[in-house]
Amino acid sequence: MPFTYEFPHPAVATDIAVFTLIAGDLSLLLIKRGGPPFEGSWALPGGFLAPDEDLDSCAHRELKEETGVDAELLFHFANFSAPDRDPRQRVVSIAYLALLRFDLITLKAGSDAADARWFPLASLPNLAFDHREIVDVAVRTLRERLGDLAILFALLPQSFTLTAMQDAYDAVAGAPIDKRNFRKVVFDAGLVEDTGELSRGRHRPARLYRRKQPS
Amino acid sequence: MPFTYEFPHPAVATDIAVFTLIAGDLSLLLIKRGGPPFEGSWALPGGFLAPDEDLDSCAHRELKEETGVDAELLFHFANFSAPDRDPRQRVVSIAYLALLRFDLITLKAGSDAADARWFPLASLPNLAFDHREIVDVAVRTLRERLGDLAILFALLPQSFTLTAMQDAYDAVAGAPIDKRNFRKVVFDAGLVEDTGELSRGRHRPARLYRRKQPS
DNA sequence: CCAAAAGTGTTAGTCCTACACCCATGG
DNA sequence: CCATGGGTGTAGGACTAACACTTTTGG
Repeated sequence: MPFTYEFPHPAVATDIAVFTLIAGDLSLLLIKRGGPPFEGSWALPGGFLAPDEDLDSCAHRELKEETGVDAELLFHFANFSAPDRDPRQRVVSIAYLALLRFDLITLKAGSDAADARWFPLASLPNLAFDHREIVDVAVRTLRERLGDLAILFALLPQSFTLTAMQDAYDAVAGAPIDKRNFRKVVFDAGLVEDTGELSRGRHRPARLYRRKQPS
Repeated sequence: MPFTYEFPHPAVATDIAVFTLIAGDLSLLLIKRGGPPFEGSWALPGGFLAPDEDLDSCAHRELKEETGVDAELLFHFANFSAPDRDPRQRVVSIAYLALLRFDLITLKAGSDAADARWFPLASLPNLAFDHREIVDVAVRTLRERLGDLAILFALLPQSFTLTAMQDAYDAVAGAPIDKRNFRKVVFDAGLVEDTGELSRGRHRPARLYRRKQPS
């Protein structure tokens, strides 16, 4: 069923940089393209805007189709619109950034995706289209927003140790922060509350905290 | 000449919130719509993305068509994409924010614009489409970015007094800042250099400064 | 000489950053 | 008992915000 317009319209798609934390490494979700162009290359998940949804809904829908979860944190951060960025047709890409817990997810290769995998940020493969540039901007944006420590909760389970929270911070920031300073900021900002539980591990047990809802 | 696609494509347009400073008031450029829908209403300038340009170029081009100048400061700040935001057809709006000196400009009513005017931010008329929301977000974004005082240069002539610069700050912030603190920040940041000239006015002459290019 | 705008420093409080040692547990 | 990670406080420097008077000019 064709759709006809008086002047040329670009296709509009959302592309999503989905980050998670795996074994201490900030990692990115990529799908392997199952068809041309760039067949066999890795690319960001995403897809075209449907007629009855806005861009935020499109990003949520595409992410859910790919991962089965509603992202806790998903926001727009940039547009990519070079006329020749897609060799098939004009596509304007609305880029989103998501953070989520990878352990909640069962990756589903979508219709046009041959495979889906997490890659540590430090060892990404070559990417299709201009997706490498999108990722670079996404990482920069993510680090800028790290001033708000609350974004870390998207990477953490319901209850967590402060060391786990700091490990998340270090992984996102790409550099370690001082332990006492980190704890002071978290407590002074009233971000967490003590669950009363303790973790059990090989060493001294740690207090478990949960996110404190801002009242 | 019709353009046909296999699935529906939205139209993509840039809308631009152009701010300037007039008699100490932060003011916004609006055009009066010359055709339906919202005929006779005021709206943001902007227009559709052309096939051979990216979104930044589109915003620059539309702004130049409307004002005759290249904006010193023009950047994307949000997208607006509710499916029914334009009653005629699906239009995704890529919103840009510009600052410029109104005295450099001769407003040109474009093809579909019946009129073009500056409105003080405090007394805007009702706006077409969702443009009121776009303006609200634009103002919020502008104030957030005011941490970088360099954006004020877009509102100032080549050489200016520090009082003029502070008046620009106060107008954008919507609240006055302490004079001594403002001057200290400007000097400590090395933003300006003394021209050696003095202003002449009704009262004590003031030193004239110019923007110091970051080296 | 008067009205109006230009110009100028200090202080208290807060925030940021660097820094080192003892504790509790499992093995 | 030892290896490992958990947990705690302080001090110096930087930055922020509040605050008032003198100077210069035109009229």
